[in-house]
Amino acid sequence: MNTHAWDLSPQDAIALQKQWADRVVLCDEFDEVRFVAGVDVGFEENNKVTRAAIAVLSFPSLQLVESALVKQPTRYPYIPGLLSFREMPAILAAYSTLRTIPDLLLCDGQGVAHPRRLGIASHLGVWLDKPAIGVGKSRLVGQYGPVPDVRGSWVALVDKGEEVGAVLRSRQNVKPIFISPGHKISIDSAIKWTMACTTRFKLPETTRHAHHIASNLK
DNA sequence: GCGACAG
DNA sequence: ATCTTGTCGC
Repeated sequence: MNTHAWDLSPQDAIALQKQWADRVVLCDEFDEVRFVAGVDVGFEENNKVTRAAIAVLSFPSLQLVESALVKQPTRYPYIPGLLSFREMPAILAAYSTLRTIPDLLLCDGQGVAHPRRLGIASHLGVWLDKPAIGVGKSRLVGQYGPVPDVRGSWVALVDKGEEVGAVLRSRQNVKPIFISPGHKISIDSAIKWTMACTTRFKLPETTRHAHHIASNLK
């Protein structure tokens, strides 16, 4: 069988996460944002095939300007806390085909709201040295209180006494989403930029486009 | 040992 | 993530 740089034992993967977590930058390190990208991954054939999609949108108009889709064999199982080892190879392959380089990434999943502070948004952000935000539909770690049912309101997500992100009401009457910095962005800015990419739906337009592309539908 | 657990 | 139609509510 062929080996792969991403084929790490869970133990080694965890060790790598602990080391890379130190490289995550939690303050804003970017200027003008002209393009924002949504990253999403889907599976088919009973998880045998991984589909990674990236949608690049103009900002602030949020119009789709470019999209990428890559399919490749799945080679790592889903293990909570090790998601990036399963999805990043395909994501990087898709990213490498882009002609329009985005200034900010919004990834499905968590950023530093992760057991070892290196969720997929952080891993990807550090790898690409690009500002990134983790946008999750559910919680991996952290505690939080009631989120006011008013669009834009949010409460802190705290893990082990550390503020790692926010639970954001991106839309009224809908379950909130879990925002956390991936890389080169603060929690406050992550919330701000996520809202700036969100129109009338629960998820940011970036994520919605990427999800649509990664989906098999047409 | 038991329960939790992104996609 | 994925299997899947209609249906209830703002």
